[in-house]
Amino acid sequence: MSAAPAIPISTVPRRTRLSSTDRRQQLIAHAIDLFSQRGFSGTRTKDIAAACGVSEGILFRHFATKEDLYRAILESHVNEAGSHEWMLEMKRCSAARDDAGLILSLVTHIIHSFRRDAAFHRLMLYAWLEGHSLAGMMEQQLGMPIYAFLRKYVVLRQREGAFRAGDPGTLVMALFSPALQFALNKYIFAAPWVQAEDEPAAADFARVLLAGIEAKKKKK
Amino acid sequence: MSAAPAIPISTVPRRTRLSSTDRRQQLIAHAIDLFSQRGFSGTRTKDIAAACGVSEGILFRHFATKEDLYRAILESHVNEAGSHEWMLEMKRCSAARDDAGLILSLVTHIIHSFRRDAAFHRLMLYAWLEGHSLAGMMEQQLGMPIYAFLRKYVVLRQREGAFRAGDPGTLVMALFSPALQFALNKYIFAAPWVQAEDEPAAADFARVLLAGIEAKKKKK
DNA sequence: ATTATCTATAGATCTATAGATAATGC
DNA sequence: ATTATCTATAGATCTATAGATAATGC
Repeated sequence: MSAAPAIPISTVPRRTRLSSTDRRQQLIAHAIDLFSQRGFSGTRTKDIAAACGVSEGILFRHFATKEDLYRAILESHVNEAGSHEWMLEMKRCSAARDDAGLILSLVTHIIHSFRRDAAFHRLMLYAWLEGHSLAGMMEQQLGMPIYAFLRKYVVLRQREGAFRAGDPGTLVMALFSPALQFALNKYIFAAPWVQAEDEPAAADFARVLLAGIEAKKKKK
Repeated sequence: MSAAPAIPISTVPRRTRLSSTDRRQQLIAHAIDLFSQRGFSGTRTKDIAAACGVSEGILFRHFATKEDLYRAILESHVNEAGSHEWMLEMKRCSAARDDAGLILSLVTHIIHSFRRDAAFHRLMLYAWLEGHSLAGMMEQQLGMPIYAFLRKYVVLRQREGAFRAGDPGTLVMALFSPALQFALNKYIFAAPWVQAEDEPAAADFARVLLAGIEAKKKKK
């Protein structure tokens, strides 16, 4: 530890004593930041504590183990998905057979989700790679309902003759992957060659995908 | 080179005394396996040595540091990209204005690349996330030429009136992302909901993307 | 009185090195 | 004679805990 001055300098920030819940939230917030950057095994509890300006002891008072802290992060995001109204919007489009609206909604929300909370998505990517069980659970609870809904819609529209033939699951993947890839490259990997703004890119994707998935028509 | 290591990756610890180059290759092979599963900071030099059935001292005799071993892996893959003939194939399609062939080639080779060498792609994903400088270099040397080529072709075909309007970079992303997403989910994350076989999926993607990117025509 | 916090440290890794030993090639 | 290998260990973390201290609320 760096030399501690015998006489505390007045500008030295005093250790504010937060309430238990406030400190806990602060620890989680900084843990998300660090875990998302370096993964679970690449992040040190010391660094998380330091980011909050407290000793490691404090961290372990709130979370018995490092693993517990990690779990707390994932669990804190399982419920507040915020995908509810998005789902409603897509269901409205579905009922109205508004293919263009549905696809644009899908594409737009994927990109927006990454823009809004890049750190969490980055953390989830790590959790996936590292094989954390809660990553699968998260996928199950958030991703699967949307996937299932889209798949059902594709099957329906195929029966109605509006969408081209092909494996529904594969077509759904074609629908969401450009936006996902765009968001990953732009917000997670910060790829320098991704220059496009979100809205124009979303519009481009939606146009291509709509034209691509529509059954061929002779009219017009 | 990625395929069929000359030295068997068997977990049986054999005390055979290998030549320096053989042992080095074996260490790299097992390091790929372990780094790809757990990332750089999640992998222990002890485990890599154990996988080869030797002591840690041996590992550090071949590679001065753990970081050096990691670099050796990435460097060993930079040159033997194997993307050369793929590039030639796409250029042939390009010259013949064979849009369907070009897109199918793109989609097929992406999926094939992941199927053939999932471990390395997994390792690269980790390297990207962990911010390893060589990941960017690899991207520069392998990904960028293909991206640049496709972008140029899209611009050309837009001028010729064959492809729809839109940001070329965005359209290129639309072209390669479904296959990439498919391969990632199937071969890296082993997502249970990805059921489709490679060839049918590639064909579905190619059809959708071709129809999606073609300029609208009134004829036919 | 309660409890958030710090300091100090135990115990367990983990990377890396030094020196001894044994297998190989000439 | 050369060199691949092992054993043993240094030195540096890293997670987690124990006990002392200080700020808060009643």
